[in-house]
Amino acid sequence: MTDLIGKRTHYCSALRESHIGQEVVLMGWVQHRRDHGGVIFVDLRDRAGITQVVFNPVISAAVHEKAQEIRNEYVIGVKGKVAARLEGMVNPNMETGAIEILADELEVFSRAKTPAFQIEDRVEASETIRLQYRHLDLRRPQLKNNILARHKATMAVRNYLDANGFIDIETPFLTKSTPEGARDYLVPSRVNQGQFYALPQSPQLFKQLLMIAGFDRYYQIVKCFRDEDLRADRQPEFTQIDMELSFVTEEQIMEMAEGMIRTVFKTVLDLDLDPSFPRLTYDEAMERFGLDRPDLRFGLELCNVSDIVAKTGFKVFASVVKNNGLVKAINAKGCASFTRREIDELTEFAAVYKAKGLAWIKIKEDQWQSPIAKFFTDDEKEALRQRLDLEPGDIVFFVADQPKITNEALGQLRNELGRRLNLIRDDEFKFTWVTDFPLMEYDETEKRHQALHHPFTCPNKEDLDKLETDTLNVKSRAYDLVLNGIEIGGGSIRIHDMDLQKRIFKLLGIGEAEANEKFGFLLEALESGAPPHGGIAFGLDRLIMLVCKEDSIRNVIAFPKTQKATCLLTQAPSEAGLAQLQELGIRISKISEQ
RNA sequence: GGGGGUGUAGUUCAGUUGGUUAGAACGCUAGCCUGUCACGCUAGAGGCCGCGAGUUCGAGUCUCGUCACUCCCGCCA
Repeated sequence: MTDLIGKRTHYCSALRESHIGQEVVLMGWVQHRRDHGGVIFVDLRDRAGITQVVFNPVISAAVHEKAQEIRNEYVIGVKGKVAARLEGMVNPNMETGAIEILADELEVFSRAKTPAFQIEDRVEASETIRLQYRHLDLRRPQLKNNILARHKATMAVRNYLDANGFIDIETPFLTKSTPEGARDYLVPSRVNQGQFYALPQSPQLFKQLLMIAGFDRYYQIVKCFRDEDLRADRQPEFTQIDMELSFVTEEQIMEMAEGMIRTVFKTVLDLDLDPSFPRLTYDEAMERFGLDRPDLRFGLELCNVSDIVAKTGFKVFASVVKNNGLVKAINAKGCASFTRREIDELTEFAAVYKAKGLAWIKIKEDQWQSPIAKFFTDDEKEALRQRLDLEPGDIVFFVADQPKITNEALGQLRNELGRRLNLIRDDEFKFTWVTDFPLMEYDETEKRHQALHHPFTCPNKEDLDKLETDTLNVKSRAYDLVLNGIEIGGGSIRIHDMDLQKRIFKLLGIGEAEANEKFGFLLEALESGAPPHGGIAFGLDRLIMLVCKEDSIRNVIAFPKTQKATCLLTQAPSEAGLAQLQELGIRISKISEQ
């Protein structure tokens, strides 16, 4: 009798009072069944929304009888007339709450066992269960909406970049290992036994080659792979919006990227962002916020007090300054009421970032309450009062250590204070560019220079002379885009001159032989007519995470992995069969426990 | 590699100083109910207390180990 397949007329979000009287066919999953004995209500759900279906024996006794067997998550098709809800029965909480479908046909396409958890936002199943039944989890409005937002965002990106002359070009996944940076995922080669491809950490070199090939503007929304330990905002495979342009300045690249981000927010959230994102140099970001990814949604800026305490009686501070360290402070306005316990918690927090201690002073009406106040002279106190704008009711925190530790610990403490004091509005989006990064830093453990960005980043023109002589003070033409304290994108002008590229390799301790072996193809290309070029890559997952106000990228990825990089749905990774291993010429040696 | 948190019914959780029969809510099953929309009422089923050792007369509870999930440090241009 019933054969509804292929006859769907609407999604479950579509029907309104204007459709009353129309005959419609809906398909979907049973969100909920309410059996009143005489009449049965079913909330029918599809990707778009929910519509109430009524099975009334007055309309069709047979269909009402058939509806008895319906259970949650059954997949059904329903034909019927759109009707107005009865007087006083309108549900204002539903998009389609003014109408209902009076079913005169019902087809059960699939029965379903009771789901492991209920398909509702208010039911919080553990992440283990959710990942194990991801197909069910994805039915929940929260995840479904995140995935739909992600689609809208990538479409906005594609349209924007296409309109601006960018060409979508695919680059290989089976490629060559590049030693700089993260650990590679390796793929064994069957036809070349003992040899391995690496999955790309980013299409960096390929997009540079595409510029040299003359494509001028390239983009790709592309998976990248890094075999490193995971975090809430890090997955072993993640997606980048990757782009590269020829014959442009960093200004033009940043402008282009800003336009793209603005389009994404307009498309997904209907939000108009500030006309121009603020700029901070790396040095300024470190000075004021302690981190190269400052959260600009609140104040609490860091303040350098090294000069004031250089000769103080508090030996910890004085000796740090003497040893080229840094003493910085944050004035938490009006927080002198912090308890001993809260201060201890903050001290513990700072210790995570290697701060050896967290000094503090509570500013009272008549005195400074603090374990260290007694060491300061009146002049020092007055200087601190002015520098930090100290007023009664304030508490000020100090970290004294080598610059790297002072900045990191106090910068993280600033974020923690922002959270604790509820200074962060979660509907705000505060962007900032960070520019003028150092080109290189010194790796103490490996005793050599390392590229802060990557080895293909162009140094600032005016610093070229001191490349070898004053390496650590050379700035680069790199830029990061930071949103609410999270790095969402980064890029640079690249080196298009082979001689300069060779100089950089040399500084990084990459010998000529090694450079030729690993990057020979790039050097060769640089000799073949390389245009000046640069680009940027955005972490799509992180961007969508922020757009969707999630705190884990797992909630914006359809099938994410656990912290141990496993997939609870498919049980990947798993052991390979002997025959497969033999074909690959691989033997597994398990290290036995002692 | 290291530190913290969690693990008890299908799900989310409670579980007293170690004590005899491990509870609640939601979900599920059955029955009743013609206007619900977190429907209602009645009854019922459902437990390897993550796993393994140990201490003890006795362990969900204490100890050790282990596994899984998670947050963080290291790591991640």
